[in-house]
Amino acid sequence: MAARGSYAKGVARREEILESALDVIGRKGYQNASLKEIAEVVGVTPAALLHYFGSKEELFTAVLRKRDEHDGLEPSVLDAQDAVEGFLEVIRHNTQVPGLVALFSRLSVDAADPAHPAHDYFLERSERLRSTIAESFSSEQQRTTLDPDTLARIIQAASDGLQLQWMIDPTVDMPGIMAALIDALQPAAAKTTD
Amino acid sequence: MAARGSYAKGVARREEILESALDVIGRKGYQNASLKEIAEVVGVTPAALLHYFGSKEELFTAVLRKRDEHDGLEPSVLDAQDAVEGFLEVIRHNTQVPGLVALFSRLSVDAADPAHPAHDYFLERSERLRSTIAESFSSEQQRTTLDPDTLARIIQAASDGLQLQWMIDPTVDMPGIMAALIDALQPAAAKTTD
DNA sequence: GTCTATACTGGGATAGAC
DNA sequence: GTCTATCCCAGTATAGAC
Repeated sequence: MAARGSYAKGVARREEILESALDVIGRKGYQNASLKEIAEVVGVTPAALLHYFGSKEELFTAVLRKRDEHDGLEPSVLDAQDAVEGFLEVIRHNTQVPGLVALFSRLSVDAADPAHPAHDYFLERSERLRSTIAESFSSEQQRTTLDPDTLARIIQAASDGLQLQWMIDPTVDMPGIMAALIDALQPAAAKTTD
Repeated sequence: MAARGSYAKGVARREEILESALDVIGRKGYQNASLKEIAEVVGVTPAALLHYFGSKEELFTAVLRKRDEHDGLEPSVLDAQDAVEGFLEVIRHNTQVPGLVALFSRLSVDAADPAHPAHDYFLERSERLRSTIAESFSSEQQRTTLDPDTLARIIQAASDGLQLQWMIDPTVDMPGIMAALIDALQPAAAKTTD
């Protein structure tokens, strides 16, 4: 049903646009990443971008989706022997890509509007993330007084909130503070390998 | 040095603009709150707004500053018998003013740019807030394994992050989850009135 | 000091030519 | 299917009227 001759070029262009968008965001920050500038990197006009993605917001939503694919949270968290360590690894990695963190935070706010193209994306992603957290963490530490969903919401909230603090003051130690929180949430025993 | 006759009108206008900005943000959301629309509510031209505030971003920063004055965090937290209860009360109150929460969150992100007029505002406000938290909470619960500053950063992060979750899904119980977090962070004893 | 009129820039989006 | 030409609206800077 797909992949008829002329589709190939379009698919390639699409990828190229997403890469370029990421590039520009990384260099100039999200706020100054205009369609014009991204289009220049690709070598086309702004309208060409809107031909593939309906709007600027949809384009940036696609960037986030792509990020979730190739360096996504879920795999890292799940594949790691230690779920907590995998989660911290993701946070450490985010330190290296400030542009993406800014994009993510910005869209988190804008997507509050149900009409925003990223609204559903955030709803679904958050729920997936939280159920992953709830499963992973509860198996490690049964002793917490918090029910799994509340625990998951807290971890997610702290993680998102720390990103805000870190963006304004990059000296903030995101991984360290998250580790301290998780540690503090484990009342008694640490690791019983039983 | 101030308050010569003709100042009165200007001061009043300034207040009027801030009120109108809040009004428009509340009704149309932050993203769609244009200078034009705010100006129309006041009954002037957009240029008039820029006469009082240098730019749109400065105007919105002023809105936040005004909020901090008359329904600010610090007094509530400090005056309350129970510091934790005062803090939760503020969060409960925020549930009633979604426009302000959206504005705050949006500027939190935009202010990451050191050139943004709200950059210093957030740096200072955050530090003040955290030292308040650090003092209040440590006096109540000495037993936590967390040092006061880390504890304060966590509380602040969780609070900000919960707002993001709540904006996308208003059924999220911000006060309840924050209470659960604070409770979980108190390992053993609850309140020793000693 | 307060403000309108006006014009300029740059953004995202649309219609329609290739 | 691709992109140029165009449009509209945002925020802003300036000049000068009250």
